[in-house]
Amino acid sequence: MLEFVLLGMLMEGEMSGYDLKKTIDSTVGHFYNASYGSLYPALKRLADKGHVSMKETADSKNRKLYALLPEGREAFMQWLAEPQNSRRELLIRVFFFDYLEEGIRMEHLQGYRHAAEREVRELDAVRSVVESELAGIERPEDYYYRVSVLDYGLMHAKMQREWIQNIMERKSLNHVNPDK
Amino acid sequence: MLEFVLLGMLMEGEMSGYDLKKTIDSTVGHFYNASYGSLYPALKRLADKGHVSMKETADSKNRKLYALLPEGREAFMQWLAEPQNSRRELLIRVFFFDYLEEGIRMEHLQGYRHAAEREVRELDAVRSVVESELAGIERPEDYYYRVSVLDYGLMHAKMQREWIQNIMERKSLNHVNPDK
DNA sequence: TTACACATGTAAACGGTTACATGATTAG
DNA sequence: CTAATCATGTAACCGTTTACATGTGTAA
Repeated sequence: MLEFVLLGMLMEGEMSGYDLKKTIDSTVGHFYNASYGSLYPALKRLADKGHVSMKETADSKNRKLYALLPEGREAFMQWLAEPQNSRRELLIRVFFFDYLEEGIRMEHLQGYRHAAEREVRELDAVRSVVESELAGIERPEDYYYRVSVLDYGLMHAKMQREWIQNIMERKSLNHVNPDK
Repeated sequence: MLEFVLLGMLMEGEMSGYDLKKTIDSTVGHFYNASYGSLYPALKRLADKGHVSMKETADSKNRKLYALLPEGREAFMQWLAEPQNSRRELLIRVFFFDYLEEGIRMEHLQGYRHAAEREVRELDAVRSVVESELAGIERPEDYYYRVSVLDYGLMHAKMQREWIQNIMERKSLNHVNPDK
C-alpha cells in the first residue's frame, strides 16, 4: 500500500523522503498515515526493485531525491487499474484517479456505487430488525448507544453513496467550473 | 484494543471464543475485525492477567466459556471512562457507552462534537484555499479526483458532527420511544 | 545561541493476518 | 454420508509504530 502511495506521489515529480512524508500528510493524511520508520525502508525497497531512482543532492544537506522510473510508473498504473482490494484502499485509489483512464475509472466507480447501495440496503434491513427487536424488550433505552453506532454505519453508507453519485455526476467540477 | 472489546462483549455474560468472534462480527464487525489468530491469544492473555475466568464445558465439545471477573470489569470500565485515544476507537467506545456513567458520557460526547466541529471548519478552510488555487491554474479538471477526496473528508466530518448532535439530542431514542 | 524545521535512518516491539492443523457436532 | 458449522489453537509472516540516534540549515 505505502509503496503505491509513494509511487503515486512521485508521479508529480522527484522528491525526497522528507518531502514525500509532508506531501502524504497534507493530502491523504486525514485517512492515511506514513511514519518515517515505514517510509524510508519502503523507498529503499522501491529503489532495490528498480521502481524509483535515488540521486544524492550536492546542496550540502544529506538529501536524497527519488524519482519514478518507467518500471515504477507501470507498477503504479497497473495497481491503480486493479479493482479495489480492501475498504481502506478506496480513498487512496480515488485520490489517484486523475491518472486513470476514463473507461476503467467509470467501471470502478460503478462498482463502488453498487457496493455502497448494497450496504445501505443491508444496514437498512438490519436497522429494521433491530427496531422491532427493541420494541419487544423491557428497557430499550439500555441499548441506545449500540443502536446509535448502527445509525452511524447507515449514515456513513448513505454519505458514501451520495459522494460517489456526486463524483459520477461531476458535481464537484461544477464547483470548479461553474459555467458548464 | 481487542482485549477491551472482548471484555466489553463479556459484560453481557459468559461466552466462548467462537461466540465472541461471532458477536464481534455481527455488532461492530462493520468497522472492527477480529481474527481467531488474534482473538484466542488475547483471551489467553486476559485469563493470565486474571481479567476473565476460563471454564471448560462438559457438553463433550472442547468448548471453553470465558466470563468476566471483577478485575476485568474494572479494567474495562476504566478504559471506557478514559478520553478517546485514537480515531479508530471512537465507534468502539460509543458502542459500549450504555455502560458508562451519564456525566462522563456527556463530557466525552461534547469533546467529540467539538472535535468534529473543528474538523469541519478546518476542512472548509482547506477546501476554500484549494478552490482559489484551482481557479488560478491551467487545467483544474486534472485535479478533480484529488478534490473529490477532499470533499469526502468534508462530507464525512459533517456527517460525524450531525451524528454526534443526533445522539446528544436523543434523536435515535425518539425512534425507539416515539412518545417522548 | 537556541530553538525549530529539515533530513535520514535503524531496531525493537506491537498488533495483526494468513495459513495451517485438528477434531466434534449437526442437519440434510 | 457428507457438507456445513462449531470449536480451538499455533506459527510464520507482515506492515507499522515508537523510540532512538544523528546531523544540518535557518531564523529569532
